[in-house]
Amino acid sequence: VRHRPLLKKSERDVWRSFLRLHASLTRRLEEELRAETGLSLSALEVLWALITAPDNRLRMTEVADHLVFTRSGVTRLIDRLERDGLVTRGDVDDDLRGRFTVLTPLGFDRFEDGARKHVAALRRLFFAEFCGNELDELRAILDRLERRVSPEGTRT
Amino acid sequence: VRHRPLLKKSERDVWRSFLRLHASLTRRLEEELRAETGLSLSALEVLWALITAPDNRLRMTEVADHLVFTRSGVTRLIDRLERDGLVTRGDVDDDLRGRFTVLTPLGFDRFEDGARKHVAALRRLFFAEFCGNELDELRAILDRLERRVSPEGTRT
DNA sequence: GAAGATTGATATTTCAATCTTA
DNA sequence: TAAGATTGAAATATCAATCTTC
Repeated sequence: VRHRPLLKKSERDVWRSFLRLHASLTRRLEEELRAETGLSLSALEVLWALITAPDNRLRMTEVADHLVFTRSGVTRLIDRLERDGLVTRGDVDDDLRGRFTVLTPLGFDRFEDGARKHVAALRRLFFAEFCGNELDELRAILDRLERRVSPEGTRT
Repeated sequence: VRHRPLLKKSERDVWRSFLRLHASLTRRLEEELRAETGLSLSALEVLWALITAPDNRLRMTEVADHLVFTRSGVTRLIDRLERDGLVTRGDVDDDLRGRFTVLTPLGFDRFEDGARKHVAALRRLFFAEFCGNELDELRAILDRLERRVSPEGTRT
């Protein structure tokens, strides 16, 4: 049987390019980072969130807001980081329901190392290819699309 | 502790926008498609590959080439589609190692329905936001980046 | 009752064997 | 020995409870 196409070929191509690029890019970056430092991209994202946070500490909810993740995913991600000694958990003073996560010295070192390598790969695979004002063009498009998809505030 | 940034803020922003956009877009599309038809985006991709294939049939390897997936992921994805009656498997005539997958009538109907809804959502969330020659700008950027990340041929 | 966080069950991905045929 | 496909085990993601405190 056949099917009457619903998108123009050129539209389909752009959409598939977008999906493919994201897939191969994150796969490459994840592979390289894992091989060189043992960290996953998600782990690096958490560590980055902690590095930029006051006192290098965040509540679970805040960590979640920095990520692309679901709530429960965060709990388990932090579990792994804690098991590996990169972060520690503690109770929040004025809210007994809350827990926070702090970076350990080891976590800081691993982040510095991982971030350097990750950024190098990112420059090589992503930023190096832009010329002229393409980066700005892309920024404009991404911003507009993002507002469309997540109208309110799906945080950082 | 603090950390000396390795990327300019503007660069970080573009990269994070790209990741966030992909995450929210695929999440929204997947949710809507699942709610309305019970299909996953991956399932729809397989069905699309079969629709466009001669005789609506493909070998496992060929299915894999159409997807963003790993080999073993394909086996299990097809398992689920077969369980739901959307495809069937059979032996390849001239190569006893090979297996092929064919679309069933039910699979065709579910694809038509799913594709219509998926494309509507895609237009609304993605294509609707482009103006002027932005789609072409994006295409140019994506193509160049893709060639950089997957130099040889990581297929369609 | 709602918010913050965790847990158990389940679905999906990924990796390294495995098994059969080329 | 390599190609095609599957399988088992382990890692990770997702969903619906659950438990505690607000």
